[in-house]
Amino acid sequence: MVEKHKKPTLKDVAELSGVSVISASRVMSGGPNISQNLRRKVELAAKSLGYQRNRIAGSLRGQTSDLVSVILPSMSNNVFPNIMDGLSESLQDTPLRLVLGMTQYSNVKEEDILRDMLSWNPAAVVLAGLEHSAETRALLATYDGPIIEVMDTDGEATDIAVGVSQIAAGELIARHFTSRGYRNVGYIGAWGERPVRSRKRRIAFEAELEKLGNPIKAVRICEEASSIMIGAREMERLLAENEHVDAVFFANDDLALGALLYCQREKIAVPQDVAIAGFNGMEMAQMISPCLTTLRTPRFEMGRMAGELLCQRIEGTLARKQSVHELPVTLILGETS
Amino acid sequence: MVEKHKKPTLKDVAELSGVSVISASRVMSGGPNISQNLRRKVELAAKSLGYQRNRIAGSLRGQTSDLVSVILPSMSNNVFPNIMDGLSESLQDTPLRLVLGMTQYSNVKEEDILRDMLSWNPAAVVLAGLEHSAETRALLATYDGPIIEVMDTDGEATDIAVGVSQIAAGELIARHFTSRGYRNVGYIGAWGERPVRSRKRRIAFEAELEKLGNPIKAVRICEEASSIMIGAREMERLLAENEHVDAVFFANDDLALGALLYCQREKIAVPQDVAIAGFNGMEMAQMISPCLTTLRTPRFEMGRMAGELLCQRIEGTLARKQSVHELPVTLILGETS
DNA sequence: AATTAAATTGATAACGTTGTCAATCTTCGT
DNA sequence: ACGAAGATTGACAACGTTATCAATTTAATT
Repeated sequence: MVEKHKKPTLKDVAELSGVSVISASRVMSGGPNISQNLRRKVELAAKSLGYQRNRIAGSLRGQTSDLVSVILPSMSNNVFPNIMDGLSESLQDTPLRLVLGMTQYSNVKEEDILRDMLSWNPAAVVLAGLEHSAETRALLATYDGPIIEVMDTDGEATDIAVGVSQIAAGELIARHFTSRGYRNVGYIGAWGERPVRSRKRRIAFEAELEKLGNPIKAVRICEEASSIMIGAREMERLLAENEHVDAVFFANDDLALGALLYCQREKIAVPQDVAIAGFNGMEMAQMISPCLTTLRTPRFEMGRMAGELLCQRIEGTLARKQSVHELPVTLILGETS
Repeated sequence: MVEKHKKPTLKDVAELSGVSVISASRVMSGGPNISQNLRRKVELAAKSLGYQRNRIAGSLRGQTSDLVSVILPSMSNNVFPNIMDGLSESLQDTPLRLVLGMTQYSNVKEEDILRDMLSWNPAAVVLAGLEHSAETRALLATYDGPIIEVMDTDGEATDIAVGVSQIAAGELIARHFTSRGYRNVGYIGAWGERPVRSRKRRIAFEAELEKLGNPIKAVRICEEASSIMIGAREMERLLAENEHVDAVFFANDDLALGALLYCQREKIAVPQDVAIAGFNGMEMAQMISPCLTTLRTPRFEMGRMAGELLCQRIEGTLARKQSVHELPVTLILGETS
């Protein structure tokens, strides 16, 4: 590891190519209205000097950066990585770069991360969910660029929201269970219904069942975070207390898979004795036998659309007003219901 | 969305608090040797003005930024998200921020992303794997900060490598199969063995079997990307051509799970008729029945260690010389072998 | 050919913070 | 009380690019 020489600047490139610094800048930053002759001279000089742009300097002068702040709860399940992939794809032919901060679902962390992110003058901010602390909201109010909230459309968007309707999802599964003839319906959630969008979904699920004359019979919401193991345990408990339950909707696919494994171990026939439905539509859940009935959320598409919308805003081709973009949540009929 | 006023600068804070600009700067950036009196005055003024730091300006003057470039192939499987979580955790109490670029395993994309990332004067660069194009290597040679390569330790590190030994992994599973009495061993890979580390693992697997007097009997490596479905299909084909195969090692857990599902469907007893082992140690694979035998790679720990090492380098508490940090790959004995 | 319009290039200073050195103040030791 | 050492504060200019306006050149129109 040898010490590197002082990096060449545009001044060096300009001198070597015999043009002004600002002309060299225009060439290296892809500006318009450059003659072929001048462009070739500058590119040749830059290459021979090994010139690398200084985006920091450009961002200071230009008053904004090509950084997109992405503040998400975690990368530990497939929801947010899929969103990142979609975001990444829609930004790949732009100079924009994703700067990632993870909150672990903590409001205080979201505030700290957002405050720090704003100090980088980002071109856009992407956040998860529609519910934020007052401090987060105050910070967002000082920000002038596009704010994209992903995941949820059932509430007031700060600026642009891209997601699925938790209410529509809850209603969809309620109608599915009812139309399938299930009359003793249960629900299992975890982690005290954090984030709040899972509670929105459950409430809508219950309300729709009620409207269909098929009121919910059992609800279990534990405090531990979701996992396959928790799904199995909670299914065991719910069935122990409610032996007539014939269908259960789970807050996510991990829980549902855990329940399915529990039923397989206990020789409980699925869906004949009890039907199971999950939420998110994880790939794995579609491949096992019996494949899981689930509500699929279009996470990649969410990320991609978020990326497209923020680009349009940055380009000025999308109006600077609040908008909500709802993507459909899809019932994936499997073999568990 | 109302137009925001011009943002207050340190000059405004300094004027309001009656100190110099540089003193205000020292307070806001956490510098040492500030009297309590002056600090209180500055903090009060900053708060009343709603001052937000300008990290861009500081990075330009200071010649480096608190950005860490992270260049990974994708977020679509659980390997890299786990690494990101580990990285994120070790950096959470630092001012460092992760800037993410995704290559989709393309050398050209890695070069383009790296070139752009370097123009941000990052504090460190994190890359996946030890194999890079000549252009990527040339770009890294112009960079003076810490370079962390994660995933692999079987090759020449550019600077710091953190990962598992693919060779040790291949040898471990070869010994496992042999000690279990399997004498007709197969291997299934996908995507033409991209990235190259999966070929390293297979070659070591085969060599170790050879050394143990138990030469491999069947190898299938298809061109499609890994998935559960591909695993099932390739298992069907391998068994059709090699009906005596009694154990198969897979390039990853997705493939192994697909094979397991295929065997369950075809009433092939696992592990009695054929044993199955995967690679990566995905959580799901440990929870299903029968739970998968697999080699677990410590991805979260990889990310965390990478984060710790780059911090030490930045602080100057780690020597500026090449180093390789190997984490153990662990045989998770399940019910499939 | 002359005039107008569009394209191209350059001059100037701005962006907001902080590295560095010097000056001043405070504390400690004799 | 004085001198030395350490802590604190401020002055100055630097960092590298580009927003903006003007000047010059080139192309199009009459």
